[in-house]
Amino acid sequence: MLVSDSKPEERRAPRARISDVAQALGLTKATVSRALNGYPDISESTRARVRHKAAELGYSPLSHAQAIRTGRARSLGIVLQVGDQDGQRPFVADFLAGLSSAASAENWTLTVATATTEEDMLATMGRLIDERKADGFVLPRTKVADERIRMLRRLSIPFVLFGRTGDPESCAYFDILGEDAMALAVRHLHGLGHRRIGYIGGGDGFYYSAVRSAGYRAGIEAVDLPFDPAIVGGGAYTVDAGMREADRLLAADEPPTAILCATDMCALGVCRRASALGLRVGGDLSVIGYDGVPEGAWSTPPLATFEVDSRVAGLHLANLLIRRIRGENPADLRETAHARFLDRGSAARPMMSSAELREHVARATGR
Amino acid sequence: MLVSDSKPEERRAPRARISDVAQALGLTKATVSRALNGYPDISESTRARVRHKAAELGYSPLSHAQAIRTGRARSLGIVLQVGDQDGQRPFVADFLAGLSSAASAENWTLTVATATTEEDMLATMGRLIDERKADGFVLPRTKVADERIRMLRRLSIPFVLFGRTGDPESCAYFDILGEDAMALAVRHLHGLGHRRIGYIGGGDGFYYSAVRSAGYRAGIEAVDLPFDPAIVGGGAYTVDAGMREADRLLAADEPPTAILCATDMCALGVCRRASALGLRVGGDLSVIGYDGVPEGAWSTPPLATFEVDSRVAGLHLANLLIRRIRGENPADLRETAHARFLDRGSAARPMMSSAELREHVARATGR
DNA sequence: CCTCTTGCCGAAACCGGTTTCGGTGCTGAA
DNA sequence: TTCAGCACCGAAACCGGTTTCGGCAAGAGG
Repeated sequence: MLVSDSKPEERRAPRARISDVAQALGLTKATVSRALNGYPDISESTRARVRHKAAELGYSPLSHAQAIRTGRARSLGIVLQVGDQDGQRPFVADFLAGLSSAASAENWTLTVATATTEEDMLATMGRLIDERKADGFVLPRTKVADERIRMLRRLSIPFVLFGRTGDPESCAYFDILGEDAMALAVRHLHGLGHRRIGYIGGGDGFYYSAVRSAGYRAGIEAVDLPFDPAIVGGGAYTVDAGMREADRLLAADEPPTAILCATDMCALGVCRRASALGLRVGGDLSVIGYDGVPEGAWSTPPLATFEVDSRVAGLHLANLLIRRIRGENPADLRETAHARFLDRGSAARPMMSSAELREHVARATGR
Repeated sequence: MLVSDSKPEERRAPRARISDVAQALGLTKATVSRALNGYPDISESTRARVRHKAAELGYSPLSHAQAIRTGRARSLGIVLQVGDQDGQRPFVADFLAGLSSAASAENWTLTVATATTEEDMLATMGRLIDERKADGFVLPRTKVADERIRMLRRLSIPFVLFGRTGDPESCAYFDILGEDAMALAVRHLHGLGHRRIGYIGGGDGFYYSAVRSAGYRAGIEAVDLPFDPAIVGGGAYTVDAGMREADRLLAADEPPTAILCATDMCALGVCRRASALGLRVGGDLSVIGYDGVPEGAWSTPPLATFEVDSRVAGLHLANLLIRRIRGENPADLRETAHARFLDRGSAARPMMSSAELREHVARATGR
């Protein structure tokens, strides 16, 4: 059953095993194991000797061998949702880089799987748990009511959220404060002179949608503008949906001179539709998105947006998850950060009043 | 040392172990193991009974437990290079999806790590090998002379290339035939009426650069155009480099009316520079790229390019690698596919002659 | 001086598999 | 009839760790 097409002369030095360390010190492997794992019934002097010798021999325990007894493989799990049209994909590499480098630093590894549907995701996670391939999970794209959280809670498997959720009980998380970004965006547009600022929300059910929407609302109130449902849309995280919602908002009696979007893909759809209607984006209509997708830098004009540092997010999440797996209290494992505003051409002073805009749109749509 | 914040009433059913299967059949676990692993000294009838009972109990071996004896963990390794400005990142998610789903189908898993430099990558792979976290590797972005291949060969660790390499001896691979794409692009441009077709190559040392460059050359010869070094550039896989090379090619005595690029990022740089010079891309100057990056769809006009199906590539590579690890001959594990041409606005009939173009550029650059 | 802790470590079982070795029972040839 | 040979399976060692249990010696307390 063994494949052996190796040239015999080329053989790497065999790994040091725990018994090698034990023998070199005249101890038993039991003592070495306990010394390295911080058991209290080992004297500090022997512990130091063991540590030193282990380093000298380049010994580190084989995670499989540990896992067979402990059930833990020093591995972080993540299941990526793929196949749907959300703008999160470009960041996956950076995100994984963050996770991976933080994991490597602690001598952990990263086990990655993908799923297309929610059931698929649950099944895949179940498989990884069952096979003990992952000791805990990073959960991106959290929902207000998230089945993954329910499942992991039930099985008491550690996890950490990239985002927040409706019932944060027992949840560790790292999140970017999208509410602050949206509020800042409203203030920015207001500062530019906009008085009709519309909003288009993101995917239904996702927690980020709820917070960004709340941030818009808080921003509107902060600058003393009325909240008008006629210029507020939602459920749009694709270009097509953005175009559709743009049509709806621009058809309002008092259309917005600026539209804030919960996602860049939606914002790009708004830009495209506005251009098609003969509106100059970043003049007749201002648009701000969120995510910092690379496409935004190539649309005309470039899209103002909020950039998220996915690598840093991955770093934080991996560290949080490792600490969670080691038993720390989830309430102590919560961190947040801010997105960085990229002030680009699509957001500028209004060059049309809402009334003029309405006229223009009416003419352009032939109504 | 054990964390136990689990509610005791919620306990998942324990996994079936090999001894459960053995006991249920009145056999020893040795027999069960050999039966499931295809040893010849087990009668077909017993083998069938074992298989059936294993399925009934939902038994499958724990890969760690196997790994401790066999050294193999049923895990595919991949180390992604991050941090440099290449346009491959958007596809990472799809690529991983392909790898992951093919691996899952065989009950394998995917261990992902990242590295920033080449030494970092070699060290990371070494760590994964040493820790037996990966039984083999997928190597993307292969170079003509690839250190990773040298290392894995020396250690006789199985691997499979996404791409090809200078010395394919003992290499299994999957690759997209970039040479065919480039040749097709030349023919396409020639068919549109272009007679001065320039070319800008990709990153030095990468094998894809060599094949795409050869494809351009073959295409040029096929349509009976002269190869002119004055309108051929190279080493450009970023926007900035694309802009720089565009300047150089357009400053030629007989500038190209169409520029073919080995990468989309380079092509986008060419487009940007051309626009800055007052040239209408997809009219005064045609541009074709390669990769199918999402940014291309948002530039003005949208970039004609070749799309690569990363998910399918991942599927093939995972299957090839698994077969390689199982001992199949690398020479039998070589597959190729074609990129799909996306005919978009940046490539069109020439609206200026080379001479006119030269005049225009001279005026625009003030020379 | 004797017992009782306490600190520290060794012996051995254990985790869940794989693999070596040896021993049946049966068949076929001498 | 006997014995070699083969097909098939059990017993036990093994992989590289962790954990339980118990034992020894030194120090504390009476």
